[in-house]
Formats: sequence, C-alpha cells, structure tokens
Amino acid sequence: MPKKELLDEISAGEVKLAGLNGDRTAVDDGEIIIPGVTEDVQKTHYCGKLNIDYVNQAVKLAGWVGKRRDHGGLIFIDLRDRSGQVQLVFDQRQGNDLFNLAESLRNEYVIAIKGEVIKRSEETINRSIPTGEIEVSVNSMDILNSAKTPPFYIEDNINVDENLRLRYRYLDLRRPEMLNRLKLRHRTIKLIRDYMDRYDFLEVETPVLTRSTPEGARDFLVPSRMQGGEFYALPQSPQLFKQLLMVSGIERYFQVVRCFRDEDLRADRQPEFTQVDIETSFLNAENLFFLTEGLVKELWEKIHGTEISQPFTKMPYREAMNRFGTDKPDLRYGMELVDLNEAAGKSDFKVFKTALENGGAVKGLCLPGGVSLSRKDLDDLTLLARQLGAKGLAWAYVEDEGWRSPIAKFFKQPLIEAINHKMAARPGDVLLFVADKWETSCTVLGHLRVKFAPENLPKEPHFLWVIDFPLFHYNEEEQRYDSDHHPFTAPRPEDMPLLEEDPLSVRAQAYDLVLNGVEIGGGSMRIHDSVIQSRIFELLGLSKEESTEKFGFLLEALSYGAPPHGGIALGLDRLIALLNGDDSIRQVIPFPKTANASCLMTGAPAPVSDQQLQELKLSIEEKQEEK
RNA sequence: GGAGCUGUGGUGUAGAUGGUUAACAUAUCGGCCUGUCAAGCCGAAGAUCGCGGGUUCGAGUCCCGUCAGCUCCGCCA
Repeated sequence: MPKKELLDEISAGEVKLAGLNGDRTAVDDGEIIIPGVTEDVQKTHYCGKLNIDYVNQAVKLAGWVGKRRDHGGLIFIDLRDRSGQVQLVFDQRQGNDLFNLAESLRNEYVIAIKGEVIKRSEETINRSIPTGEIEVSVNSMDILNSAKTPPFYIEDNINVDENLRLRYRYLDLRRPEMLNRLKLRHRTIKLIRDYMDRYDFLEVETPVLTRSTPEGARDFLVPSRMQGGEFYALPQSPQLFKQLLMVSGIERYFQVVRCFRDEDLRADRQPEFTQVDIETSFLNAENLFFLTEGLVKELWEKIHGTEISQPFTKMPYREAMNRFGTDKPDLRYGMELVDLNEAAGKSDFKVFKTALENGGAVKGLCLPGGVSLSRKDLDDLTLLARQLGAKGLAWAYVEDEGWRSPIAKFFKQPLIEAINHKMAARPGDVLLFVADKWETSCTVLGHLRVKFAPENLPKEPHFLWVIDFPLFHYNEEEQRYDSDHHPFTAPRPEDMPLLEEDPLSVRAQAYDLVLNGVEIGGGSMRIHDSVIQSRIFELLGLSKEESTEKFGFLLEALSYGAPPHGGIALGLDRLIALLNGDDSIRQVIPFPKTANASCLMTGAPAPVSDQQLQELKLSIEEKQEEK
C-alpha cells in the first residue's frame, strides 16, 4: 500500500473515529477462544460476560469467590473474574458431596466449576448487575486454592488507608475499579500506538542505561561494574536519542517510554513515569499541534465519549501569566488577575509605588463573596502569600461606601471606585493585591486563584496550547542563564538578534499542552544547526570543553546533515488519570511509589550486600548520629 | 530541606474538659436457615490505642521526639 502524506491525510480529514467504546476482544463474545486450544481448559467463558443468550449452555468457569450467601440448604456464590461476576447456585437437593464442598468455600478462594447457565425466575432477577438475569447451576467444582482473609474488602468504593492498599497492591488491583483502570490504560496505549502507526510513526526503543547530563532534574544513577566508579544514568526522557534518530532519517518517531527523575514526589509526580514521546522531521509546530490535537481528541472521543473540537486555543506564556498567574491556566472559570500598575501609581501606598519603581508589577484578584472570609482567614492567606514568595498581601473588603482595609487610607475615593470598576468588584467581594516582581505578583495570585476556584467545575476538557515561552530564565542561585525548556530548544527566528543583546527576552519555539489546569505535555522545535547549538551552550555557561565532553556526540551529529525537527512528550499517566477522573496518577499506575519514593510492597529501595558493593567498588558512608 | 493533616480490634470509625472492664459497624469463626444478591437470626473470639520518652496518683487523650501515609512549598530543563 502506498504511503500517504501526513498533510494530505490531515487536509482530507481522514482521521477516522469509529465510536468504539469497549474493549474489542474475544471477551465481548462471552466465549474465551484460544485457537488450537480445545482440551483441558479450566474456563470456557468469562463470568461477567454471561447473559440471557447463554441459557442452557454448559460452561466451565474459574475465578475468585466474592460474596457467599449461605441459606442452609442453598448456597449462593458470587464468582468473580477479570470480566465481572456471576452468581453460582449450589442446591443441597442435588447431592451432598458437592454441597459440602461449597460450604467450605471462603472469600477469595480460587475455584473452577462446571455448570449450566439457567434463567432466573422473574422474582429473583437482579437488575443491578449485568449478569443478573441468569445464574449458573453448578455440577462440579474444584477448589484450586484457598485464601487468607484479605486485609480489606475486594470491592469498589472502599475507604482504606492507602498504606494498606499499596502494601497489598496485588489485592487492591483485584478490585474491579482498579482492574478497569488497568484496562483503560491498556486501551489508551493501544489507541495511541494505532494512531501513531496510521501516520507512519515508527516506535523505536532507546536505552535505559545512558549517561548523566547536566541541567534538568536529578538523575537516578546506576553504578557500572565493568568501569568501577563510573555510572550510568536512567533517562529523564529520551530527548537526545530521539533527536539523533531524526539525524538517522527516521523522520517520524514515537515511543511509549518510561522516564526517571530523582525529585520529590507529588500527587501527579512519580520517580518513574511514562511518556508518549514524539519527534518529527520536516514538520513545523503547527503541523505538530494538529497531530497532537488529533491524538488527544481521539482518546477523549473514543474512551471518554466527549466530542473535542480543533484547533485548540493558543495563548502566549506572557498572557497566561498576566491573566491567570500560571503557565498552565485552568480556563474553566474566570477570576482573572487584573493589572493595577496605573492605579497603584496614583495611590499614596508606598509598598505599591516602590514595587513599581523597581520595575515590578501590582496585580489584583477579586474573590467574589469573599466577605465570608474572616480576618484570620486573610492573615492565613498573607502567610501563604509569603511562603509563595511575595513580600506581603494587601486586601480589602468591598463595601457599599468603599473599602474596609488597612490600606484604604492610601487611596482616594475616586481611585477606589476606579479599581473596583476595573476588577468588576461588588460589595461583598474581597480584593487581594500583590506588589512585587512581575512574575511573583502573577504566580502568587495565580496560586490563590486556584485555591479559591469554584467547586464543581465542569468535567468537560478545555485544552490549551501555551506558546512563546521564554528561551531562558535567570538562575539567581547560580548567577547565570538556564534553559526554560531544555538547551536544545530553538529560539524563534525573529528573536535571534536578541540572543546576544537581551537573552531573557528571546522567545522559544516551545509549547505546553494544558488540560483543565494540568500540564499534560510539552515540546519544542529543536536546534538543528551545530553552530547555534554551540552558542546556546556558551550562553548557558558551558565552556567549549564542557559542551564537547557532555554533548559532543550531539554537536557532531548535527553537523552531519540534521534535518529540521521538533517534537513533544505527553505525560501518559496524567492523561489516563484525567481520562478516568482520578486526582492522583498513583491510581492508574499498577505499582506506584509513595511520597517517600518507596514501594511498600517490595520494600524498595533496600540495602544490598557487601559483596554487591565491592563488585561495584562502592562503599557506604555510615549515617552520622545526630547529637 | 520546610509546612500541614492523619495513625485506636482484620477494616472503617467513636472515644469534650486526663479517671475503673476502650464503644459501634463491618469482616472473621461457630450454630440455625432453600431464593439471596449490603441475605437474615443467635452466639463467640478479636486492641499492650503507630513507636519511644516525658508530665501526672493516673495518658488513647497533654508535652517532646521518632516512624509511616497523604497534601502542599522548595525542587521537577
């Protein structure tokens, strides 16, 4: 079949959406079919797929004992497997041996049965479960394994310490809602692979043992036995490899790949996580946007059943900061930040005026109905603002006559009215002000905006591209420029002249994909000219020797005919969590780590033997006893 | 590195101001029970209150420390 051109496909609108909603496997047909395997199977059907169509059929089922309801001469067992559950019936009148065996069943025993699907009488139908119209009359049973009483209930909507769930994760995953998360994850990855394949992307694997590079997150290190005293690093992302694959002429690469960053954890951050890593040659950012939009659109439509319209909104970084105080704004609600530089200049409030004189900004945020906040609440907010980096937080209760506020005396009545007007403030609202460096004023109020976000926000996805990130930011600690994205990001061509005179004002060809206030991906067009790449390294404070030592292979590769290229990486765990409506990515990772980066099930990380250490030429410093 | 919240039978919770045998639900075990599906009824067993120290005549409760989990800040190109 001849290859189609990507852009032709896009313009022809050939991204087909099948409206598929379930997993399309043999399971859907109830019967489990493995071609060529006909004898000695322990189960012929999945429990949860049986229904009225199977009445009078002989079936072999196997699974776990869920609930048991023992009525004396009649025992009901809910048999659970991967697909769901079905009710088994044991009737004493049909024989004592089997019945006595059934009486010995306990929760989570593993059993295999042979039986017949029978229709339930009208009064005994259970409409609340999919298999509720039928039940299975058991003719024979093998108890394949017994089970200890589980430490928590194997059912949905449990309220258990996460500690326990993580320690017994294999039992936690037995719960249908967790099993469904694994299925959702599988289906998501399959849709991604199919989509990328449709557009001629090659999935190429890259090394997990690679070399540590400066900048970025802290690396996980792996000691080398062959070269004692030297270390591999686990990749923070396959960034350099995918660029090198572009030099190799792959043109379109993707990978569902594990990445590692040794930084502190959060609800949406694990030390190892999965990226959908994408890199293309000969496509510009707009092409890449369209492609990425098509991918997430497909996921939401096929998995979530939500219609998504393209193209997504785009917003420059500067605007996102000015209006929402963050580079990942949640557009589902307003409460936008207001620029008050002009009004602040007319006030007699020294704090505001000083901030302006130092080149900073005065920003405001209106909390509708904020009158319900007590004086102490506002003190707490001030404390929070300080923790977030602001020097302070000014506030004002908006009343009919004016402001009730410690700073009201610095503002003449017309000025108060002008500010109220600009912030659309009404009596009963509270106004919050921060005067500081522009970025601080924005981010502090941006945090408070999120803190006071309306409850019950709509679930509908609001996708957003944040574009035009700065190429560099200034690292105060190290007294030098740092890449905002990474050092391989291309500057916008029209900003190239600024590279020498005003590096901080250079905009990058970098972009983040944001969904409802969550960053779900980011990428950039890359530098494919080794001269420009060298210059960027210099600006970042890397000497010629350092850049040759750390990145020589990249610079060399770029000099062998590197095509223009760029790409993006999507956070798969976050995507899946959002698709499932979960707050934490731990829910959709089969075996996650705790906030301490340990695994409660295996006990990792753990000490190793002296022999292992010796082979690696490592020695462990004894922990200092604190006196 | 910092801050906050949580920790009581297997599980989930209750135990104001310190006071005798730590309560409830559920699970577990035993008995009864032929149409349940959160089955029902009767009974039994099950907790050194995360750990260590301190204050006190007396600590689940107060204080200090520590451990673990969660959330956030710093950090995460």
